[in-house]
Formats: sequence, C-alpha cells, structure tokens
Amino acid sequence: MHRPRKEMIAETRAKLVAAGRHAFGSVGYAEASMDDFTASAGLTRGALYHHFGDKKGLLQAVIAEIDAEMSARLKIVSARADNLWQGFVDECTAYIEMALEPEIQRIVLRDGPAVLGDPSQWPSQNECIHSMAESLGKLRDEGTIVAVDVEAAARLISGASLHAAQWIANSDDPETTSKKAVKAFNALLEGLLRVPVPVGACERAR
Amino acid sequence: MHRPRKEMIAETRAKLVAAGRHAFGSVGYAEASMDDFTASAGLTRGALYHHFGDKKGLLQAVIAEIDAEMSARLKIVSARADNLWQGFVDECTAYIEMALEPEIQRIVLRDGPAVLGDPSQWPSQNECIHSMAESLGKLRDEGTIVAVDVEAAARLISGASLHAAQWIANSDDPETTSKKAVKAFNALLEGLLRVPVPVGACERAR
DNA sequence: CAATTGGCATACGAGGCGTATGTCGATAGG
DNA sequence: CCTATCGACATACGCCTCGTATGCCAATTG
Repeated sequence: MHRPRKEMIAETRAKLVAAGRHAFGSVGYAEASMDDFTASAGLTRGALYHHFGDKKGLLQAVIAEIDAEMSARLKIVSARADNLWQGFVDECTAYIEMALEPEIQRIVLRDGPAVLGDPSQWPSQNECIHSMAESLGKLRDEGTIVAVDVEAAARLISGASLHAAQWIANSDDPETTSKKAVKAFNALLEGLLRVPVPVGACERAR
Repeated sequence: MHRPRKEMIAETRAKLVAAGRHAFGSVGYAEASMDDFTASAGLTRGALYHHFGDKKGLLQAVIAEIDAEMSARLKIVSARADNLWQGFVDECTAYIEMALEPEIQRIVLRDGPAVLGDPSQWPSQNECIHSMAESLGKLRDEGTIVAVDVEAAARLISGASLHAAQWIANSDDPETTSKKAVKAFNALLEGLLRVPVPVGACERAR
C-alpha cells in the first residue's frame, strides 16, 4: 500500500503552495520570508527547495494554480450567456472583477510579471487569455466581429481590463470610477463589432 | 560664490540617478546591488541614502525622470500631426514604440508597479497618461469621439498598448506580431469614433 | 576666523537566500 | 523477513544585501 506515502507528499506540496499563496498575496513576493511562511505550514525551506527548486519556482506553482482557477471561472461565465457576443462581454466583465481581487492583482498581475517576466512567455500559458481568444475566434467565424488576430485582440483587451481594474481598485470612489471605466471599455469593444454603420461609413470615406 | 557647491551636489544626484537607471534597466531592480552601482558612479551607498532615503526612493527618482522624457516625446508627436485624431493615433503608436524599449519596459512598466504599487497613485502622476487624456478631451469637445470619461479611456488605451508592447517585444517574430497588434489596436480605437470616420483613419486601420 | 551645517564615507548588525550535508522512514528485491 | 537504497525533508553554514549609526571633511556664514 503505497498510497499514504504519495498522499503525504502531495499534501506537503499543497501546504507549501497554500502558504506561499497566502504570504505572496498578503505581504507581496519580495517581503515574504521563506523561513516564515514555510514555518507557518509546519515545514522548513528544505521542503520548499526540494519540491520547487527556489522561491521563483514556488511562485510559478502558485500562479499556475490561480491561473487555472481564473480560467475555469471565465469558462463558466461565457458558457452561461444567451449568445456569443454577450458571453464575451460577460467574460471581459468577469475578468475585470477578478482583477479587482487583491490576491490576483498582487500575485498574478504585479509580482508575477516583475519576477517571472512577460506573462505571454509563462509555462502556465495564460489559460485565461487563451480562453478569451477562443471566444473571439468563434465570434469572428460567426461574422460578428471584424477580422483581427484573436490573440492580439485578447491581449489588448486583457491589458485594458487589467489597468482598469487597478485604477478602480485604488480609486477614492471605486463605484463611480468603475462606471466610467466600464463605459469607456464598452466603447472600445464596439470597435470590434462588424455593425453596418461604422463599416459603411469607413468604406464611403475612402 | 556658492555655485560650485550646488553644482557638485546636483551632479552627485544626477550620477546616482544615471547609475541606478542603468542598473535597473539592465539587470532589474531586485538584482541591482546598491553597493555595485553606486561604486560604478564613484560613490557609496551613503550618498544614495542621504539623497533618496532608500532604494525605492531612487527608483522613484529614476521613474520620474523617464516619465518626463516620455511625456515630452508624446507631446511632440501629437503636436506634429495634421488633425487631432491623427495626432492621437500617432501618440498611441509612439506610446507602443516607447513601451518596446527595454529600459522603459523593465523600469517603468514591470519593476515600477511591483515595487511602488499602482502607477495611478505615483507622485510622478503619470505625465504621459495625462497627456493622452488631454488629447482625448480635445477630440471629445470637437465631437470626433463619443462621450466617455477621457481619463478612463486613456488608462484603458495605455494598458492595451503596454500589453501589446510586451507581447511584441518577447515575440519570436516581432515584425508580424507588431502588425497583428496594431491592426487589432486600431479596430478597438474605432470604437471611440463617432461616425463618419475622418479621412485617413480607414487606410491606417487596414 | 571660528562655529556650524550638510554632503558623503565607513563600520556594524540583522536577516534572507542558496547550498551542502545529515537523518529517517518507506519501498523494493532477495 | 531482512537489508540496501532512495527520496522527503531538516539542519547548518557562508555569502550577500540592506538599513542605520557614526565619523570626517569641506564649505558656508556671521
């Protein structure tokens, strides 16, 4: 019976990830002492180095976990809508809302890029951006949006969402700031839509 | 004659900022040793702590310097165009191009937010975002764009530009990636436009 | 010309990180 | 059933970096 053994190991990994996630999320990556948060999990740095190589390795594992959760949430949101476009807009809104959560904002959106470099190069290949690109691909095939590179559009939108979220989160009056941001955001999104008026006007102008 | 004295002090400050800027830009904030780069300027950490308080203080000074340069460049670009909309589009393009520069990308866009927090709260109140918001305000008064909060729009656009730039910079084929990004970016920008589209905008979008 | 201020260097202590090494229990082969 | 090996994790050590306290020297000021 070699199950208990494997389970203990998995549990140790999980405890380290959880402790790291909490520490990174609350005090930030740079200020999180490995001695401290491994001890809070009843372990030492020895276990951390054994499983993750170094502090960066643990950060990667933490981010991969959060990224998977975000991706799952986005998929649920987009699948729930009546039509594809609405599903996509809901997905964007959900993305902004997730970016408002302190843990996600700090670990994935601030410390992550600073420590691990550009997110588009991460091993956990930004599941949630891929999810958005997928939705955009369907919309393009459907003819709802103009012909653009879906990954490019997804990245631009996620970038805009991210900044909007940070701006809102640190605002004096998050409520009204949020309204402003969402309105401007929707205006930008309409640029993607293949509606008669803008396109016709564009061609006539030529 | 108290000029030489003041000049020496200003020169020391400038040397520290320059050394820090170089170190932060090449190896990153976290990896930059204060002992090393102050020594490279012929000084010690004593001078740094005297003038800037701590490592973060120097980073702020470096970012303020870079931000001022960026703002000046953007103002020149937007003033050079034939009409306001064209000037704004040029400004956005220039912003993306600046975000491609490794020094700006690393110091202002990656390490800065991680160490100093959300850029919208910085003392150097993001001059360049303010510049973009100004341009947008004129466009709105002119009736060229729809009625949105200009600061919100400016932040969304800068966020999108920033991500686009990082994506391009780390791409295997920056040339074609750039084309994709710019096309998608222009599509989003058209969401801001009232119809009819000003002449010139269409060709650029295609 | 003396006193004081301020710019900057030196010296010291405290963590934090990474590595090398040790220990113990579990698994596997005979 | 017994033993050898391997892997999971802890402990111990040295290096580096940061922040502060202290000291020195030159320049300004009255």
